[in-house]
Amino acid sequence: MANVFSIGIERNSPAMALVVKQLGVRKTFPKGVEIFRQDEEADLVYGLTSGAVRTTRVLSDGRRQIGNFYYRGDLIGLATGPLHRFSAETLADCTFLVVKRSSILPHSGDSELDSAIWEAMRRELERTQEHLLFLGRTSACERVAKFLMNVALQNSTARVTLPMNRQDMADYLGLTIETVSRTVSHLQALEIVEFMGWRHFRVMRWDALERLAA
Amino acid sequence: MANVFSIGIERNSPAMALVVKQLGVRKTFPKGVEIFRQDEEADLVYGLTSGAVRTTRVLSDGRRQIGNFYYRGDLIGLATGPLHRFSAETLADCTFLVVKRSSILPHSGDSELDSAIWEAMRRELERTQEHLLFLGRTSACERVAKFLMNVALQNSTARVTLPMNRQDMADYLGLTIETVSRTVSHLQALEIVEFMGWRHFRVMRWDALERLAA
DNA sequence: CGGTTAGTTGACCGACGTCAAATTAAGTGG
DNA sequence: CCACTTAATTTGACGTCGGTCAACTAACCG
Repeated sequence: MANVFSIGIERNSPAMALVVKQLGVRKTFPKGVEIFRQDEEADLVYGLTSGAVRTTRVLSDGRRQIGNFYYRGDLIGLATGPLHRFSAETLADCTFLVVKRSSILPHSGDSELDSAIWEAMRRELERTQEHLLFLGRTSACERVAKFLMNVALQNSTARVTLPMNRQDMADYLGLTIETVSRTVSHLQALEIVEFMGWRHFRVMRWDALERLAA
Repeated sequence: MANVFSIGIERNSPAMALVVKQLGVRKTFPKGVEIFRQDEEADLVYGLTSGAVRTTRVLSDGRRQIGNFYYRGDLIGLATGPLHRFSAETLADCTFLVVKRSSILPHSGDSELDSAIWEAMRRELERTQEHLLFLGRTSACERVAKFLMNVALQNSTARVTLPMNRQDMADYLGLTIETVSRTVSHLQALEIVEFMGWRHFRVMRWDALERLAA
């Protein structure tokens, strides 16, 4: 029974479903490995069925920006030109359904697929724009609050697991690890969230968190 | 003789060319008007044939982020869902070729058009990612230097015209108008650029500008 | 040529970054 | 299951870049 559909693929469901239909090849990666590298040729699209992935871009002097985090149901490596502009690494053990980019790029002859791919691309852009807004115009507190909110919304359980470490959070939010840490502590002092260990927390007051995330 | 092709449409040329082919309707807007508004329905795509446009997003408390600037040859309002997520305003008198979104969205039946639209979408995403990197991980000086470089690269002449004011630059770069101003003055003191009036400048030392833009 | 608007400059401040030390949680072998 | 080890995170002290507020000045417009 436990096919890929039964476990609630949400965010990019239609595209993922169709990738499966296109006979994606199942592939697994352990935690902490590179799936593809910045400036490498982009031949494959990865439909993530379990685990979590980050995409990163590194400046010449070592400053790092995380482009996005991906979870079950997301397509990775779709929205790119002939070369990848980000690297992608697993944050945990992952399983993918892998297909050739060429087989799903526009005018595949399958109009349903075309629309699904277009939609996936659109959402990728939308997420990037939302992220942009946050980096440009919000305080550390707003960023962290919003981030925790988003992660919590991913999980349906009250106890939330962060798949990434503080450095990843920092590089995603355009902050330092210390600022992230301090801000999390602050939110905890306000009894808005409660951390159990480093990677687990619980939202105590949603309304307050939402207000801060504004 | 002066058809739309003769004036060097660069950035999104293929898509623009095809929009023309699709019998876009010519339309003009004066300087400083809204083309479409955030949360409005997105029915039309605007191919910009002359002038300049900015897209903006405003937070509830008035903070503003500029998503992008668009110039001759760019498509505006393409990469969006059913509703616009940004407003678009003219920075100068503009002329557009306007087509229905529905007539160019994927699986139009014209494979050349499909690829061109896909490509335009991809580039929009790419530009957004580049912008993101800058907001997340660079200093005011790097941002301003890069910005001036990019604008200068648009124009092929030595004397460069900024189509936007300082506030627009600031809201694009995630800075305040004062910081932009100070940074520009600084670059001028270093004899890297020279301003003649507020909206015209000349790059004096490209190598130095490039190094700062890192 | 004066008025108006946009931009610049200065003084000061606060949020976030930096560097270093302390702490905690996750492993690991006994 | 517990002490020990190690790496990740937190906390503290302090510095700096960019923001804020206000006064000043330069470009553009009739």
